[in-house]
Amino acid sequence: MPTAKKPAAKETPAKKAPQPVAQVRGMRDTLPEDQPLWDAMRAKAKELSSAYGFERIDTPVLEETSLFVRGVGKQTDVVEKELYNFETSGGETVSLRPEGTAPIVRAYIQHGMFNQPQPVKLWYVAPMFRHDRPQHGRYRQFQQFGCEVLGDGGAVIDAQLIVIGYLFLKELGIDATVQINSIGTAESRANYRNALVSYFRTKRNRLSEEDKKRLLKNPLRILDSKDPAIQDLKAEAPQIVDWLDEESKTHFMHVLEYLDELGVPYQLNPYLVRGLDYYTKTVFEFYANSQDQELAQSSVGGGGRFDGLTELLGGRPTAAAGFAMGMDRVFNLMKATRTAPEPKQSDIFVAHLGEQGRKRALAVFEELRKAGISSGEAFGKESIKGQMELANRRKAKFAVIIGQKEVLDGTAIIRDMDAGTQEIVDVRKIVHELQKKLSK
RNA sequence: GUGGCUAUGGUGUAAUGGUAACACAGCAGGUUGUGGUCCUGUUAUCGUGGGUUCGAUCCCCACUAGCCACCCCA
Repeated sequence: MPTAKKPAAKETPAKKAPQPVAQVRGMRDTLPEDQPLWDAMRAKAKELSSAYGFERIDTPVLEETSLFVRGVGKQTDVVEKELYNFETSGGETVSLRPEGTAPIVRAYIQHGMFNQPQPVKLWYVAPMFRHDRPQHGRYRQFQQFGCEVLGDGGAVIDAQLIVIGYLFLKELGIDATVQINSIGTAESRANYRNALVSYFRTKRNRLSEEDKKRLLKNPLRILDSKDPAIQDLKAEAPQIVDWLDEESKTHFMHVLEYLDELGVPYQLNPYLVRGLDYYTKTVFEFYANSQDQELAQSSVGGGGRFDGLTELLGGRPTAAAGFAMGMDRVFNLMKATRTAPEPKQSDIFVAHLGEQGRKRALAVFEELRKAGISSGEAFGKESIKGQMELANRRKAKFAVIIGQKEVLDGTAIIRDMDAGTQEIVDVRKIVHELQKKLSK
C-alpha cells in the first residue's frame, strides 16, 4: 500500500489537507480582471436598448416547469434533455430558466401589459441555465442579453431587433454576419414539414442514424445536417420559401427591405431553423466572422418572431418578436481579440507608520475620499517598506506618508513617486495640496 | 447525451519507473521611518481513487474536470 508507506518515508506526520471544494460542472467565475469587459457589454446593452425605447425587466431564475414545456416545446432538446428541473420541498415542479422569452411572455400576461400602449418593449441581461455538456463557449449557466417586443406584428420590428443585435456586436468590436430565414406561420410550416418528411422518407436509406432520428423528431433539422453524403439531397429537397403563405412571404420581403435600408448585411439561409418551438415567420442568427475557426463556429445570438407564444401560454393573441445574445460567447470573442485594459489605478497612496500614524492616515484617507480623490491604502500592513512597494506597483503618482513625527508636527509627507522627491506639508492643507499637484 | 484528446505549484512550462526543474506571480528577509534594480529564503504528498511493481508523477483501469468534434444552442 503506497499510502501506508509514504507517511513512514516522510518523517513529518502529514496533516491530511481536506480536498478543496470543486466548482459545479459547467459553471464559471468572472474574476476581477474580466469585469471591465463585462461592464462594457452590460453598458452597451443598456445604451442600445434604451436608445430603441426598451425598458428593463427582471424575471426570476425559477419558473414553473410547465412554462417551458408549453412555451419552448416538450420535444425540444432544451426542454427534453437540458432543463434543470426539480421538485421543491413544497411539492412544486420548477425549473431554472433555460431561456428568457417564455418568462417575459408570462410576465406580460400576468401583469396585464396588454393594457399598456402597444408594443411593449422589454430588455434584460440575465443568467440562463442549460444542462448541456460544457465546452468552450458553452456553459451550464450563461448570461443572455435579450430584447423582446410584444404587441406588434410589423416587419419593422423584426428589422429593428436585428439592427440592435448587429450594432451590439459591432460596437463591441465584433464583426458579425446575420443569417436570416422565414419559417412561416404554424400552418404553413406544418405543411412544409409534411412535404419534407415525405421527400426524405423516399431517401431514407441514405440518411445517417442521426438524420433518421431527426426525420421523426424534428424533420426541419435535417436541412441543418452536416453529413456530406446528403448535401445533394438537401439541395433538391422542398424549399421552405415555396411553402410560405402569402402573408409570411410579404412580411419576410419587408424585413429584408428594411434591413437593406438600414445597411445591415445579411445572408439568406433557407436551412436556418431554430430549436425552440415558438418561432414563427422571421428567424435569424448572428455569427461572428472570426479568423479563429473555433470561435467562428457557433452563433453568438439569435432570435425571431413568436406570434403564437402568448396565446399558447394562456394570453390573448399577441404578435411578438425578440432576440437573445450569448454574452459569454461575446465575452470570449472580445477577450480573444482585445488586450485587457490595465486595472484602474488611483493616483494617491496613503501610507502610515506606527499606531498614531495609522490613526491619522485613516482620517486623511477619509478626507481624500470625501473630496473625490480616490486613493490606495494598506492599513493592515505594518512595514512602511511593504506599503511603498504597493504604492509603486499600483503606479501611484504621489504617496502621502504619515508617521509618529508627522502626527506630532501636524504635517504629512507628500512623495512624488516618479521624481523620488518629497515635501512636508501642513496636514490640514493636504487635500488642497494634492489637488494642486494632480491638476498639473 | 455520443465519440476523441488532455490533466505537473497561483499562472505558463520541463524532465523522469527511484517522490520533481525553470520563468513569472506571491509571501518573508537583506540591521527597527520609505518603492521601482539586485540578492537570499519560502510556496507542488505531480486532478481523485484503485491496480501492476521492491518502488509510480511517469505503465494500466475507473472516476472527475477541461478541451475538440457531433448533438444542440447563446
